[in-house]
Amino acid sequence: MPTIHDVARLAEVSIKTVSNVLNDYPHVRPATRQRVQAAIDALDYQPNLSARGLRSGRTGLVSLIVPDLTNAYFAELADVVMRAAEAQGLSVIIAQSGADRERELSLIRGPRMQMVDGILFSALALSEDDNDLLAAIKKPMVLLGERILHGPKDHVTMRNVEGSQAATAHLLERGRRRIVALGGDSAQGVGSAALRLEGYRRAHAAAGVEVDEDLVVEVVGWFRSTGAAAMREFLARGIPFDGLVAFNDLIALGAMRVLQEAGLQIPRDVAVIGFDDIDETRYSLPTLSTIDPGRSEIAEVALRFLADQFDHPDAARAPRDHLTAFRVVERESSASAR
Amino acid sequence: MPTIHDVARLAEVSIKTVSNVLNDYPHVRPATRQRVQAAIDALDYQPNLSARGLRSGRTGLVSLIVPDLTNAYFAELADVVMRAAEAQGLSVIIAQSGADRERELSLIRGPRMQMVDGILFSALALSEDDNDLLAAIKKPMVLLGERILHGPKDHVTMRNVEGSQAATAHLLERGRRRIVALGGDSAQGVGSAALRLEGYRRAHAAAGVEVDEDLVVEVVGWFRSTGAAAMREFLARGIPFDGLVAFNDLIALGAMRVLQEAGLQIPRDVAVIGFDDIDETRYSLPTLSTIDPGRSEIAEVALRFLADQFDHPDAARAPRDHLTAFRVVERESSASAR
DNA sequence: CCCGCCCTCTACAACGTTGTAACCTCACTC
DNA sequence: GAGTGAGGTTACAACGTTGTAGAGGGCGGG
Repeated sequence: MPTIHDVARLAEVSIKTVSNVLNDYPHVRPATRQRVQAAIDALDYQPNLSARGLRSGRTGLVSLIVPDLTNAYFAELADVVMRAAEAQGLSVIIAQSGADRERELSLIRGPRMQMVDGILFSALALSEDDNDLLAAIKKPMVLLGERILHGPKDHVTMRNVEGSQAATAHLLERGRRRIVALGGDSAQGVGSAALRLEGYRRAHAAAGVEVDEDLVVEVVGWFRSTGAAAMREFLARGIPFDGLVAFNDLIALGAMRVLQEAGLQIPRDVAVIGFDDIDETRYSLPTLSTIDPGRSEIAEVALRFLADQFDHPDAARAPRDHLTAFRVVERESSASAR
Repeated sequence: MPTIHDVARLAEVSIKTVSNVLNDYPHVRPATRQRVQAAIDALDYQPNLSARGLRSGRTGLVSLIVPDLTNAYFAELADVVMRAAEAQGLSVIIAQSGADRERELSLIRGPRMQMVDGILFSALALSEDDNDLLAAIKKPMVLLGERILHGPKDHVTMRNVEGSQAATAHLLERGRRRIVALGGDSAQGVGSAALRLEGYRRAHAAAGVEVDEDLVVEVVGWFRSTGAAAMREFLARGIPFDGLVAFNDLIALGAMRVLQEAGLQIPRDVAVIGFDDIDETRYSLPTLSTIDPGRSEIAEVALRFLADQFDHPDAARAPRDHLTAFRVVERESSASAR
C-alpha cells in the first residue's frame, strides 16, 4: 500500500502538499496540483482512513441501531439512511438490537461506538426513564421513532397521533363503525402503541363514534406472526367488527391472512389499513392501504441533525424535534364499496 | 476522552502495560492487571479504534455489498451476516450497489474499502469477464451468490441447480406437467437464472417430461413488481399451465397476486414454489412453498473464509468454493390435493 | 555461587495522516 | 527601492496505539 510519503517522493513535493491536494486546500499552484494528482494516479494511492481518523478525530462512519433488519420497515429505513449518508460522504455501520434492553445499552455504550462520528438510534426497549443513560453518551446522536419522545437528544419521527387519526378516520368515513385497533396497548403509556391508540380515539371522538374497548387488541412484538396470532384470538371471541386499523403493516398482513382463512372478505367484510407503507403492501392480496410515514424525510432530517451536531460539538442547545409529514395511501383493503 | 496515557498514569504503570492488559498479554502480574483494570473502569476508558487500526492494520470492520436491502432476501442475509460477524468481534458496513455495474466497481475499489479488513461481495452486475478487476483487489474478499462462480476469490453459495431441480421435481411429483419457469432466461449463460433454469430442465429430463420452451419466461429484475408484470404478460398469451417455479420468492409473490386476480386458485389451478424462504412466505395467502438456501450457513462459512484470509494474508492457494445444503419447504401453495 | 533464563515491566519508535508555524518568493504599495 | 502582504510550500509535531528491544529481579541448575 503506497502512503502519502510515496506520493510526495514521486511528485517531488512535501507530504503536506500532497495532503493539501487531497483535502482541496485552495492555495496550491495548479501545476503542483496536477503533478501530485498524477503521482496519486500512478501509484493508485488511497489515503489510510485509520490514520486520518486518528489525526482528525472524524472517521466518516455513522452507526444505525435498529431492532431488526428482517423487519421490512427497518430494512427500508436502512436503505434511505444509507442513501442520505452517502450524500454526505458517510458510511453506515448497522447494528441490530433485537429490541433487547441490555443489547441496546451495550451497543450505544460499547467500544464500537468509539469509532463512529454519530449514532442514529431507533430505540425500542430503552425509555424516557433512561434519559440519564442517554445523556451520558457524548457522541452526536439522533433518536428515531416514538419510544423516546422527550429525550436528551435530537429526535425525528412521524406524526403518529395524526397519522393514526387519519387512518382511523379513513375507515370511519367509509362507513365502518366497529374498528379493531390491532397493536393498541391500553396499559402502556409510551411508544407507538400509545400514540397510535390516541389517534384512534381522537378519530372516533371527532366522528362522534364511541370506542368499544373490546376492539382494542394488544399485540406484543409487531410481526406477521404476532399479528396473525392476535387476530386469531380476537376472532375466537366472536366480537363483531367491520374495520381494522393495524399499527404496522406486518401486523396487518398477518391479520389479513387470518381473516381470509376464516372466510372473511377484505374489504367487503372488514376494511383494513396498516402503517408504514412497506413495499409488500403493494403486492399483498388484497393490496394494503396504509400510512406512508415519510421515511426518506426521516432519514434526511436525521442526518442533517447529526451533521449539525458534528459542526457544533458543544452547542448546549435544547434537543430538537422533527415530525415528518405522513400520507394516507389508499389501496384495495379499504376500498369504499361494501 | 481518556487515553491509555491517563490510565497508565492513574495505575502508575507504563502505557505498554496498559496495552498488555487490554490485549490479554499473559505475562502481567495479577495485582498489576487488577490495578490497571481499576483505572480503566474508573476513567471509563475505551481504546481509540482509529489508533489501534492505524498501528495494527486491522480495523475490525467488514463490508457487505448487496444489491438492495429492500429485497427481503438480502435483508435476511445481512441479518445472519451481522450475527456471524459479531461472533468474531467484527462490525459490518453495509453498502448497496443497486445491481449497477459502475457502482459495484466503485464500491469494491473505493476509498471506503481501504478501512475494512475484508469484503463480502454479492455481485449482480460484474461477471466472470471481470475476473481481472476482482483479482486486482488485494483485500480479503468472499464472493456470494451465483453471478461469479469461478472467480479469483473464495466463493459461497447454495446448490442452485440441485435446488431448482428439487423445486421443479416437487411440482412434477404432484402431477403438474406444464410448469412455468418464471425468471428463466434462455439467453443468459450465467447467474442464478441460468443455473436454476438448468435445474428445471434436469428435473423434467429425470421425470421424462419434455420442456415446452413457451413456459420459460424471462423476468428482468427479480422483484414483486417484475414478477407480477411477467405473469400478467404470460397470462395474456393464453398458454395453458398448472405449475409455477419462480426463481425467487418475490417473483412468486408478485405472480401469485396476479394469478389470484385472474381468478385462478392456488394450488388447485396452479401449484407454486419459490426460492429463498423469506419470512413473508410464511404469511402470504396462500403460504408459499420455497427452497431454503441455508442462509446462516452461507454467512458463517463466508466469514470463516474471510477469517482464513485474514490469518494467511499471502497464501496463494486456489480460491475455495462452498456450496450450502438447501431444503425444500412445502407450504400451501404446492399442497398435493388437486 | 554464578550463570542463564523466565517473568514482569519499561522506554522508544513507528503506523500515516493533518495542524501549526514558519519560510521563501513574488507582486504591489507608497 | 524598501516595506508589506499574500500565495505557495515546507519541516515538524502530534493524534493514541502496539511492536521491539531490552532492563531488572528472582529462581533453578550446574
